[in-house]
Amino acid sequence: MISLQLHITDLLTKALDVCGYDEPAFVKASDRPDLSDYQSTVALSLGKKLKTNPVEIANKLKEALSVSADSLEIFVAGPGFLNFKCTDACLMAYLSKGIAPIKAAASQNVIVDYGGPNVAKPMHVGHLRSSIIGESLKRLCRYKGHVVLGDIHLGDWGTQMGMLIVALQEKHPDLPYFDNSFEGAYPETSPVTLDQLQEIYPQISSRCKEDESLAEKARTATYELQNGRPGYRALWQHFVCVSVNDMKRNFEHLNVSFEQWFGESRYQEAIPSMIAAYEKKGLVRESDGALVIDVASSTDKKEMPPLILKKKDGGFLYATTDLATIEERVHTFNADRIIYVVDGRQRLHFEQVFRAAEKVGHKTTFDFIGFGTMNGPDNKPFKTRSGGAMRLEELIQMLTEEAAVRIKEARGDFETKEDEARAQAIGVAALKFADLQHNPSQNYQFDLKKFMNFEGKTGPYLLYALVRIFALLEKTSEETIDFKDHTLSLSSAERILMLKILQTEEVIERAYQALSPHFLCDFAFDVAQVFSRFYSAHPILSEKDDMKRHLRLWLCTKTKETLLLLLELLGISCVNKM
RNA sequence: GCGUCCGUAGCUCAGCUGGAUAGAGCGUUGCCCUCCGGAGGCAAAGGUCAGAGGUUCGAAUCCUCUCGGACGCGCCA
Repeated sequence: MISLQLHITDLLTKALDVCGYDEPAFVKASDRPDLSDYQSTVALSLGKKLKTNPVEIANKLKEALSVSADSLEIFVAGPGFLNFKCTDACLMAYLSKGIAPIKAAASQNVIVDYGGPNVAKPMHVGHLRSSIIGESLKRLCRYKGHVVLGDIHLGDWGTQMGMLIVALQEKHPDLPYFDNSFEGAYPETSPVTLDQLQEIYPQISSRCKEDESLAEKARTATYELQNGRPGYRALWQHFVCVSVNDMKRNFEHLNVSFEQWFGESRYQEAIPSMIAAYEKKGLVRESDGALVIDVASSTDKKEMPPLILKKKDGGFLYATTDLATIEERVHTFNADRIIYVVDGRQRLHFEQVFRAAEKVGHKTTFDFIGFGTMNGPDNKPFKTRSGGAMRLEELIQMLTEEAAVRIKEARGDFETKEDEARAQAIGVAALKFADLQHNPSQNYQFDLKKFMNFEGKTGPYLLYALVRIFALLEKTSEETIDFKDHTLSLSSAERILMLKILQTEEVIERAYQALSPHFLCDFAFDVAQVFSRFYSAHPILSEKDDMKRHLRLWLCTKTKETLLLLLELLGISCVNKM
């Protein structure tokens, strides 16, 4: 769909040029739909700059515009607003052009780093935000014409691995993994299930906090694992494997997928040579026994601690791994841009990493999408009654059951297999939409009741609008005709729906610029709502006037295309029946 | 102490380079199925945009301060 906004912006840019004004044309959908469809405030800002009456400027621009803009009515209003009203024919002509993405000027190689679950830990509601937001950003960037890879960046390295090894050794000391003289092939199946791992981990973790000698054992095991002790390596492989299988199932439910299932472990080998290279370039200094890169700048208002590359005991940290990850992404994928979707509390850490990356000479653009914490109804970080985080699977199950109840209520029957799948899609739509509609950077309240709500501004509301359209289109075999050249006069509901749909590209652009899917949610809801009003205001299939009936069916098709696109970008699947 | 984010309707949240009359959902109250799916539509009530100054023709939006909340600040991830 060619953007109407872009078209008007072009016209205005030319008019500004003709009048000799040096000012970017700024056009947006009108705040006063009673007065106009689109508006611009350029005359106001120009008036300020040139100290002339904005109304005068607006009138000059209107004059210049009227030469080219024959399908637009232009008014000057108030202190100098330029108001644009499109003719009905103009709306139909634009809508008939169909959907086509407005691509970014240059295609880039982009990596979206999101998800980031840890091996051996269950996936809980805390993983929702990163996964869902990241998935949507990935789709948005792709839509804009970039080459995009999603990388899960697994937490598969660190002392928690040593802890698990120690804990398992306590339980099953006879396993061959612990026998250093063992030379045979290790078993192919894992000695532990994921459930067992998830049970062991919190126990050993809290015991290590209290028992220093146990913690020491875990550190030793970690050290040996990292230095390649074969039994530990084999065991670790099992841990990773059972965890990844579970994650894949969880992510599949959420309609989230990754091109790269790389973990922190992948980059460890490259770290020593990376540090050596940095040392050679003179970017590194020693501080209190540790090796650091200074990242502070003279313009900093705040304290900026140096990034620690190597601890005084010789170990590496998270930041080191992150730098090595950037190295690889730049060298193997030529990454132009890396988008991190992680907990907002890591802001400072990533700022250090980005500065260090810049200092070592990477030209990559970095974006930090730090999301806020998920709070309970008490506005404290969300916990279940037993004190833990709610399992993702459990949450999805609850929502699926709720949706199934609704289907039975609404339709009276339940096609077991198909409706099971539909119920899950509806439940997940509710979940994802409830999350994605919030500005990513802010904290938000996790309210189970709100997620269970399928009415109002929710995912199911969007699906419902689509299902109504599907049902309509299924009942007719009429060809949809093209309204490009028609001069039919539109009802208010029809007109509002058209204008809304025509805003799609500008909203997507805004969401992309801000890397904020919540703009898409807001808009998708708007479209569905405006459609629902149109739907209840007019008969469609039963309309006797052929022209009107065709027009309305055509609008249904356009609404369908728009909603499907938005859901696709949000990563929400739709259903054909509810 | 320094820094980051935030404070908008009873609740949860939008509000796009400063613009016209600050929006939505939930909740509350009332209405709408002889008509295509009522998970819907219509309407009402509900606001000192935390507070105080400032910049501006114009501020929820920009600046300063105060109050209130969340978070971060060298060898954890």
